[in-house]
Amino acid sequence: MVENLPKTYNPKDFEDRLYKFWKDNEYFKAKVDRNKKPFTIMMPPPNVTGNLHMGHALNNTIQDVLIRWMRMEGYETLWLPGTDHASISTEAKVVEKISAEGKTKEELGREAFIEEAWDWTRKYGGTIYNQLEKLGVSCDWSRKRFTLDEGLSRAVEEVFIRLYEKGLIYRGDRIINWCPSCKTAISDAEVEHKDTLGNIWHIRYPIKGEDRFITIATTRPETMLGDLAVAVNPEDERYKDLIGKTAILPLVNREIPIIADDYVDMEFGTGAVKITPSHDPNDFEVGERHNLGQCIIMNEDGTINENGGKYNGLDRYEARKRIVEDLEEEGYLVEVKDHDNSVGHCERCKTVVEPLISKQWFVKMEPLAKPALQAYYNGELNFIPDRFGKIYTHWLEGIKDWCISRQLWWGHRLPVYYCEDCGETMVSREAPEKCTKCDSENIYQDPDTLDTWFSSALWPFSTLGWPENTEDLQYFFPTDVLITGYDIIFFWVVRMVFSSLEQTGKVPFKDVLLTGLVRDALGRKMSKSLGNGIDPLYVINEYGADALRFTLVTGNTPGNDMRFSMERVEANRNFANKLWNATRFVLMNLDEEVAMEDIDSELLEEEDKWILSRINTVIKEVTENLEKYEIGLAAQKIYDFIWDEYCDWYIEMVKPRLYGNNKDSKETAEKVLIKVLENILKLLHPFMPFITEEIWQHLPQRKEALIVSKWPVYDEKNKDLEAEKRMAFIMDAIKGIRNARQEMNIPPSKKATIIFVTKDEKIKDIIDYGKRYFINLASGENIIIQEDKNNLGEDNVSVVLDRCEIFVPLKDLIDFDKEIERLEKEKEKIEDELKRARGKLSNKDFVNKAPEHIVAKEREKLKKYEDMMEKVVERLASLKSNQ
RNA sequence: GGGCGAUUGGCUCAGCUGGCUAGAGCGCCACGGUGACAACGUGGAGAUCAUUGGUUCGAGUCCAAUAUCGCCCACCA
Repeated sequence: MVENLPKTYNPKDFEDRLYKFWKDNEYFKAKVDRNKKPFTIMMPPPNVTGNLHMGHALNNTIQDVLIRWMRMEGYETLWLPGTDHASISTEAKVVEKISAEGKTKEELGREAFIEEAWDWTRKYGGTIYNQLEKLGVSCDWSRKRFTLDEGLSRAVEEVFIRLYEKGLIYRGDRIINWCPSCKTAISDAEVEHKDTLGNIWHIRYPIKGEDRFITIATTRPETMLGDLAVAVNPEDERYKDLIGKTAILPLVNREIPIIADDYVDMEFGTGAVKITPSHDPNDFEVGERHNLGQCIIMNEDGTINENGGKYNGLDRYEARKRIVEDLEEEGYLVEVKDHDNSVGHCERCKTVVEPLISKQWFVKMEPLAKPALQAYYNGELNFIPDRFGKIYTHWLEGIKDWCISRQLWWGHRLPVYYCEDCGETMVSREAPEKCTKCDSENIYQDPDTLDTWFSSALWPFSTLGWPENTEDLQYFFPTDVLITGYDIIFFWVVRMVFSSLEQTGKVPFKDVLLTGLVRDALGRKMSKSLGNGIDPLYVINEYGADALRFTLVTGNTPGNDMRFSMERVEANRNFANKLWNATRFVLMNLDEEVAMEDIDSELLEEEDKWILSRINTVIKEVTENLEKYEIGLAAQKIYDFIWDEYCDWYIEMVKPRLYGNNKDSKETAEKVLIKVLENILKLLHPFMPFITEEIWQHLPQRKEALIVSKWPVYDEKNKDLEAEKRMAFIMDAIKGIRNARQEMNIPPSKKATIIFVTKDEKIKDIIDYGKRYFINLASGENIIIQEDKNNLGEDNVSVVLDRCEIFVPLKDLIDFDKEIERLEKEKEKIEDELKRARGKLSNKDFVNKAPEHIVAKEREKLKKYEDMMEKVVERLASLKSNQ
């Protein structure tokens, strides 16, 4: 006996301790080591003030699985953690805080506000790191980064300037999405479209100097205040004579031209469209084509401005209401219809966004998108699952310029300066002393900051020291795989790819492994408002990090949403407990000295050869699964192996040897037990790092930590198909006997003779060899092998196997009707199989066209079932005749 | 309007390049306090793999269509 483990698995006893142990020993720390191959993952940076939710837990677990596995494979692994400043969301939180103190952002002033935001960041910024540690993430904390760090900020500035100098960043008046609540422009990607049942209003505009009207249709009547034309299709017979005439804008009494433009769809609405160039992207284009000019009617908070005449100061929806009322009153409203409309909402605050013209900074996307598309088509960039590649390319193909300026204070300020006097724009690393054009010293910096995603787009290389050509950058970049949710492909993945290609010439990662959403047990999205979110920390506290991790990693496939239920966590906790107790069993039967000795292959028993062959196969399969990112499958295989094969079969088979007094046999069993256990721990470690390390530390003479031990390697010479076959027979026989006995309600305590009837020499050998299996696992009293059924009598339960029949004499305990019924059922099953096999084999096409080994397998099956059938029929006849 | 995903025992899901006698966990039924584990063991019941066609020697797996649910994209006022 080696060392005591506590009787039940209690993760709280060791998880924190082990995490500290790993950290203190710097196992997570990556070093540039030219003798090793690097393996790099950049952790998607959570919001700096955020809390760990199930989504984080899921993708960080997957990352940790891969990192731990590759570390054991001998790679120099870097998993770089960090956080994102999340400008819009952090700013909103800080605004909320100071408004609770009765102050506005403006009152506070920019500098003081940013100081507040830093305070906030310092206060809440560490939380998520601590939470991640609880999960067991083995990332290199010494390299943690924050998007507002000096280095990363420099990278942001550098990229901005380079893109500007290349003409890929420009400033211009465009229709952008304006969030009246966040009071900033947002990019197209940040707009969520929701189908909403609204109205469409038909409004007639009088024609100047005539007693006629032209009727337009609109879903946003308030924007009419900014109308600068009415457009019709040039081919539209209904309106041909109106083209070139002038309409009078009701309520406003502005004279606006009636123009012809292909954009107008004759089929839709009335075929006449009001044109509001400042408040609609299509109208904007029409306006450009017809030189209509601009008329902005809205303030940044969504109220109508002074251009709205008497509606000045009203909120946009209040204005809509009044305008409709007024139109109706004055007889301009023709009709109101229900109308399904796709309405854009601010992704962050859910406010309806207002398209409006604004002077903003943009990244020209087309030249950047092309290489990013190419990378995918070339195969330099892969998505797992691949279907997301289509989403990626589709988005890039239709991409529009990226609005990157935000009217926020928390973030990277644009390195752009303007001359107050001549209006010159200067983009530079340092604030210019004076205007490069007119020498004026009246210079001010652009007040805007950059879209948060502008800095996260640089994450794979800015975190490694770019634009400096650091050692880290040379060694660890490009990274290997990105693990993230499919919901941020547009925001982040795409932008990292094109930014990296543009700045470094390299694709930032080879593979993108997409995770789905973690939903609640009912399939609903976990959300704050529903209150149905399950806190990963609660789960860890109740069941341990390993159980949580295992739950997240199994039972679903990449890119698919998963339902999270506590029942599954509990099941996985039970699995951990199972392993825990199996270990206790092994350790309490282990002699420390013996455990250190090599296995003498001459002394291996059948079950030893079998389990060694099996673990060998499992090593191969698990490794292959991991290589293909089939993480759930890999985990499942280890689970099954541990529970079914190692615990339920191997340990049970080996017990008599451990309790017996054959020294060689006993010691061999110990050695095999420990050897297989070691491999199990290694294979399971990436998934359940804590329990496996804890157990490992209890094994005899463990010099190194499991976390840095060597990943097991498949070894062809351990493969033993013969042993596997023989054990398969033994197990089938045991299962058959158990089944027959239980169906007959024979208590397990009732031991009985087991008689094997077979003429097959190989089978005789293995039964003879393995008597103890049957005695121990099939309630056997003594084992008899014979070639015929003489002297058997009828007081038996029987089991029909391939080339073997088993009889268990149980005088007075047999219910013959029941036994017949049981065998009839068995016969039916065999009949079905026979029918199937015969059907296949009588099909000439099958025999000729199917691969040889498939046909051979089918023939074997047929033979087996024929043999079994013969026996069942015979046995049934015999039973019936004796009734 | 386009695109994608899901549909497998009561529930939640696996099933990778077609060969499967369709698996697991939970739940259910029966038995079991045996010297790792009742967070357990043993046995069992329970599935025409959504429907319909097609390809193939062979389809849960590939193709097409349909249905239901879900998601994403899209400037039609």
